[in-house]
Amino acid sequence: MPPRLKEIADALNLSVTTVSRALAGYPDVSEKTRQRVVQTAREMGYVPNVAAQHLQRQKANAIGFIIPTFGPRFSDPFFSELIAGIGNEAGRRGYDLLISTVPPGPRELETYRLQTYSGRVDGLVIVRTRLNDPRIAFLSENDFPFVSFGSCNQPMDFPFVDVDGEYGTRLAVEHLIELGHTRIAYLTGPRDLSFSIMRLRGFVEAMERHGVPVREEWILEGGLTEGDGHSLAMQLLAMQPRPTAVIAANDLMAIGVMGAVQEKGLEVGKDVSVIGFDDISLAAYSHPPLTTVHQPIYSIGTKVTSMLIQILEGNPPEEKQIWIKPHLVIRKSTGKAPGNTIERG
Amino acid sequence: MPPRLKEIADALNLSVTTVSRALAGYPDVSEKTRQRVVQTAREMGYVPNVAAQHLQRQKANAIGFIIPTFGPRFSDPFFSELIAGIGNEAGRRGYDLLISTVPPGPRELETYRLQTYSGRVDGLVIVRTRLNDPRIAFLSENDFPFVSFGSCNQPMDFPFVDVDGEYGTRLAVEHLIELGHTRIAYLTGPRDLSFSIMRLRGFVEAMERHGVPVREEWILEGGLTEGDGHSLAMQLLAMQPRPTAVIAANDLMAIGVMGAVQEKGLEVGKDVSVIGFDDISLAAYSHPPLTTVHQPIYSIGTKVTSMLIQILEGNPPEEKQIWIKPHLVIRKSTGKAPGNTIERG
DNA sequence: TTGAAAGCGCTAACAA
DNA sequence: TTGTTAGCGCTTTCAA
Repeated sequence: MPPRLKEIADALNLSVTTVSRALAGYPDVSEKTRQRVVQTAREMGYVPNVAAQHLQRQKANAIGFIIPTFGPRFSDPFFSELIAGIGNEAGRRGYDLLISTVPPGPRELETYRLQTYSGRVDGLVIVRTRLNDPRIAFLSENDFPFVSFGSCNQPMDFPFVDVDGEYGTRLAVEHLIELGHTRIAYLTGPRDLSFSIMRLRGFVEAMERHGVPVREEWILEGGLTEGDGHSLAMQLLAMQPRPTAVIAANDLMAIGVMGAVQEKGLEVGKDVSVIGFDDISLAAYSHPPLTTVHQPIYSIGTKVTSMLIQILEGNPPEEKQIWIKPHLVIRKSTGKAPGNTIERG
Repeated sequence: MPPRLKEIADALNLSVTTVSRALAGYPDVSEKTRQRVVQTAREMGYVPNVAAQHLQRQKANAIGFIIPTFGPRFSDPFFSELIAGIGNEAGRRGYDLLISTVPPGPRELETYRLQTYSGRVDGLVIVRTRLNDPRIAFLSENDFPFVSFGSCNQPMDFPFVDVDGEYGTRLAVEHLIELGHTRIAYLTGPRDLSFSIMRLRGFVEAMERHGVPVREEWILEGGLTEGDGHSLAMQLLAMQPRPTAVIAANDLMAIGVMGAVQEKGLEVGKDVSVIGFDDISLAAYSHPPLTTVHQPIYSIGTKVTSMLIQILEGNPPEEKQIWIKPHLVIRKSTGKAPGNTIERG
């Protein structure tokens, strides 16, 4: 057991008050006393009891991040990178990071209510915002500090960092059009997620702007996993005619698409071009390496966190709503549209 | 602001004590009072202040997980799945999960010291154990509850869950030998990590047992990332003669290896067979799908967590050291050894 | 420059 | 069955 303030005080024949102030660096402690206290505290291995500080200061010195887990197999490199960003920035600034997991649904708000009302955390980072996000409504109404990765449709003026998915997807479409593709399919994520809709809108608008017809039957929805990408691509490839290019809402789905294309005996980047979104580190090492829209996941994590902490410490950032322009990373999964359009299998 | 016990007590003309006991379900409260209290608490939206509970009970009701981050690009599906397992189990049992990040190195123990002495968490989950792990020594000496994913060389009798990596790697070797391979390379992870050494030992022993020569120059060490797998494979492929099969210490490296093989114009599963370890969900969707040693990451996360919580609650599990037998999942990245051994570039 | 005392919100021993 | 009281370890008035 580490020593408490009282023990340091006793050892030095001082009061707890003085020790506390000396350690906090208050100026109303004599330099000599301060040094003795600091010295002894170090020697005795003093570490403050956070629960007591927390209760007294009415501040947890912690932020929370609630992961929207879906299935038990939650194997998403996107999240590990985001957590690393959030965790490192929080740690750097002396905050703890509390992780909870709750699937979107009826029990979700209860989790948010507990997290906020219990005083466990001073602020929250939220992700995967939805078009009408009850979490944002709840937190805003209760004036609970939060920053989100992802904007939302509601007119509320909350702080967020978001990536311009419309623009990113447009880059993807235009890249394909330049390569001569006109039969382009799109695999969207769940339609209640803001970023899904934004990317999908970017797809439709870019197609229309370039006069390329959008076929409804080539827009399929899935759950952002490799498995979904794979099975949706199987559906696409069975169609007559079939698309010569597929844009997926994220890299994981795109990887699933590539697998399906190859299973069908087709060549990615030649028979079918594939583009993802995220640029997880695996994208560079898939086969073929995946052309994808890059978003800086790690630094979004640090950015969101530092914005939140700034708010918590009373100096809110000047820019409260930050839009990041993604860029396209062209690798080998995209290539010229096949001239010959004879359908196979 | 949610109400405090005092406000509920005032509203009902009861003492704080009675309200507290009623809510805690103590039997020495009349049924009628209990109901009134519970009812009013719900109506007023009462949520206990965890800092006060924490201070009073001397228990944080939280467990900590310290992620060994290496670089900023910490994009590892293994960890997101493990965190999901830990987080879900902790949440299910009413514990918070606190995540910290610290790279292995000089500052590491200080982080552990702060986490333990500050009372933030009641116990820790640790991973990536090392042969002589200072963290385990520190926690054991201080009698701080922890469970690790990974055993270690030290004779200490601490609780852990581990996967028999020696056995797993043997399965990989034997699979390759059955396919006729004799020129097998091995890419190991950092040699201070227990699991790296265990898997490497499994490789060497299995090779020797089957009378297949182990070449030192074909055992290369890397940092468990795709990038390392890729560059090490490039070195291997430049050798004369070169191996016909590569076993990597984890899936991420194996994926990097496959990329390198393909860049060289060789075919994975034909010219060069590749085996990984972990069976992250991507392994099934890589191209070709990766033959790998499966370990149940998610359920290891839940297992480790439930063991820890059992210890915290005073009923330690009977089995304190759990070994899991992994199994080989054969996909398409392995195939018969090429009959023809003419070397290329 | 230092110390005494109160209180953050809760639980628990003890008394009534 | 309920209430009084003390105290978890810290910070912060206020007084000396």
